[in-house]
Amino acid sequence: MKLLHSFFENKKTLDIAKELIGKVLVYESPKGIIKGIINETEAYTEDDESCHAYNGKKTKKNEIMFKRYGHLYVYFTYGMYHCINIVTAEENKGEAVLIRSVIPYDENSKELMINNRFKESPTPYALRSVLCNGPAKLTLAYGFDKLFNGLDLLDMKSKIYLEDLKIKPKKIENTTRIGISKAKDLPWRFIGNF
DNA sequence: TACGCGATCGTG
DNA sequence: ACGATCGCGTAT
Repeated sequence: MKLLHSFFENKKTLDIAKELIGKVLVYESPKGIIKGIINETEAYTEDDESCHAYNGKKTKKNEIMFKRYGHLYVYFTYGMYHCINIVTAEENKGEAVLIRSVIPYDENSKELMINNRFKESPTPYALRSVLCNGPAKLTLAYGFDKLFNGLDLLDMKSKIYLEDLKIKPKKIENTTRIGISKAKDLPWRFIGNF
């Protein structure tokens, strides 16, 4: 079943980050349905120095973070890549969960992800590399870009949504977050073993 | 208007 | 371990 408002309501961002492990991110793309099991997330909260919305600072880049939970926040980074977050707090709070990795749910999803990532002839390295085990890789695999920024996954007619298919990780580890320079010590990264 | 940097990735 | 690559935010 689809995740609805009740999944987010009255929950802490940290708990949402943990509970998203094992949930399925679904995109009904023009070429077919892409599903991936979320297996790595990171939490970013309003009082966290490494959060784009730290100190409640709202800019054109991060304004979507201040929307109500369930919105998709897509940001551009390193001059080349996009990454996706799911907004987790009430309006004007500025918290989100970065989706860092998914596992293709089925062969059809895998096929579509390969097409999205390797339009040109793939190099040997690309073929060896895993399809969607990184925040920018999975965003490419789904075909998301800045045009998807601000979509509401809780809108009934949204083509992107979260689903609970009762997939439970064997274990969830938590570690410090990756690629940040501030608040490095917070163990706010969650990794599911399936 | 100028400049430094980044919630990354692929190659060597 | 390093270079690619460019929009954004902060400083001038």
